[in-house]
Amino acid sequence: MNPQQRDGEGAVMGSVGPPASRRRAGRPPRGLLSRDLITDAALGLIASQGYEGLTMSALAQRLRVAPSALYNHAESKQEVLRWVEDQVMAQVDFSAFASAPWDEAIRAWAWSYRGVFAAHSPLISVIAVLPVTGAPETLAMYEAVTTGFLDAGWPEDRIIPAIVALESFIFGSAFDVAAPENIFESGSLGPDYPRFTAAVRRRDTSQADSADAAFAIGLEALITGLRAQLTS
Amino acid sequence: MNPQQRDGEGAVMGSVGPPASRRRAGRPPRGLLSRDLITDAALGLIASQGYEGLTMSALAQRLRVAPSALYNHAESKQEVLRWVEDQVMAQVDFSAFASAPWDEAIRAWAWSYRGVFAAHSPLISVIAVLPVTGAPETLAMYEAVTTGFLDAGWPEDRIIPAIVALESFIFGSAFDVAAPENIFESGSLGPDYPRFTAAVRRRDTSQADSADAAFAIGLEALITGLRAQLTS
DNA sequence: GCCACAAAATGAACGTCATTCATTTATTAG
DNA sequence: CTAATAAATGAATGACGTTCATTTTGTGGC
Repeated sequence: MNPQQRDGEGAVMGSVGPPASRRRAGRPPRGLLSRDLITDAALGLIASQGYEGLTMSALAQRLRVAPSALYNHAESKQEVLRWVEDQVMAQVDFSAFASAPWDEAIRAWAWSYRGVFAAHSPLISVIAVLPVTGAPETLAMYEAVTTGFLDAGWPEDRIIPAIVALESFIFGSAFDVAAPENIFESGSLGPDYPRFTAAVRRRDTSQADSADAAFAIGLEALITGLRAQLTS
Repeated sequence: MNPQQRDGEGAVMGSVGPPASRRRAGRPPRGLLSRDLITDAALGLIASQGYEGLTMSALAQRLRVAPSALYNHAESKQEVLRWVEDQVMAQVDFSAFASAPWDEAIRAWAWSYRGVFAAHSPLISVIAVLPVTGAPETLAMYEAVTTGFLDAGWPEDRIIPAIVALESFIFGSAFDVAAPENIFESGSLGPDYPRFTAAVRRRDTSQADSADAAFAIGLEALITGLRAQLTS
């Protein structure tokens, strides 16, 4: 799978191009690794191979380095994942809160948020439980969202629970994106559950993707339901 | 940790109590394993050690069997997990749909559902994407929920998206239960995000658990929002 | 009742993965 | 200049899921 980097022993001196000689042990003249380089390589690996492909060995190989070298910069794979998380969070677009009205901003933010984490669902279970301390991109997002709520006249004590509720729905929906379209096909057991089976068959097919349909419905319900709670 | 089962070689015949002799190779007179026994042992292991403790070795040890013996009954650890999943699903209480009005039934079901999966959050990412085919407990739940929607006058084509939206919210909220209370503490970065920090400090503390508060708010919003969509 | 075959156990591997450690080399601080 | 530190290699480790050869026992067909 990686036929490059054949052992250079016995090669004639002065060969053209990258000699691909094995680096000998010891500190190299210029550092080969850094937090940013590792994070970028991890994101590249995830993009091309998915999260199963993100191993310390693969990461090292992509950086042309021995796996153990990574541990001079990261304490563990967990730490690399935390770096990735903040970068992923930075991809969420919350710009609408600066200009659009509350409901439109929520809509734009939520769709973007769900889209980003649908492509990074293995992060959800970690990020949902991870303190925001030291995650500036994440904090920037929360600050913008909070500002949007305040501008819309929300009382301070109700904002965080509302954001948490929205996020919970977004995270749960992000999983759904990866689910197969036939996830509700009951198969041979169908006749035992006739009403459910019928409902699945008659499911609204006006949207191309059924996960999108459910997200749209739930998000609109949350928006109107949350707004209704304001005036009470 | 397990000082029992000392090698019985050379022990005097007729020793009292469980001799704890090592089982020799070969098919035993009566089968030691079955799908149900394995599933129960897995659930017990999860209850006492959590999901990190659920390894094939630990499972085998609990069943007093060699790890490889498990593979005569399960194709993989994944399959064991699927058995566990259906059992966990069976713990969700959906009885309210048989009697209570729609909104009350949704409330009771959703709180139960969230509680069950808060204790089994590692299953969420799997179950959210798993086809229901061959999971009778899961199908029974969906049938009851669908019936509740039908009885409340919902049109068939809107039921599945509504259920998916509710489930997404429930799954996302289940993660939240395990989150530390101080997850939003911004630490030294706080002054850079003043509005968010203030909102976190003023967050409603009338509920004992802040995850419960967010779940209550989101669930009520979804219920009223979904009902509002019905009359349109 | 015998016999071939399937089923179910053991125990010894294997491959992958994260991680640790001794060693080597280069940079940097005093 | 020299001691300390940083950053690389490569070998080793231990956990884990899984496979396989082997052994023993139950079972169905004659």
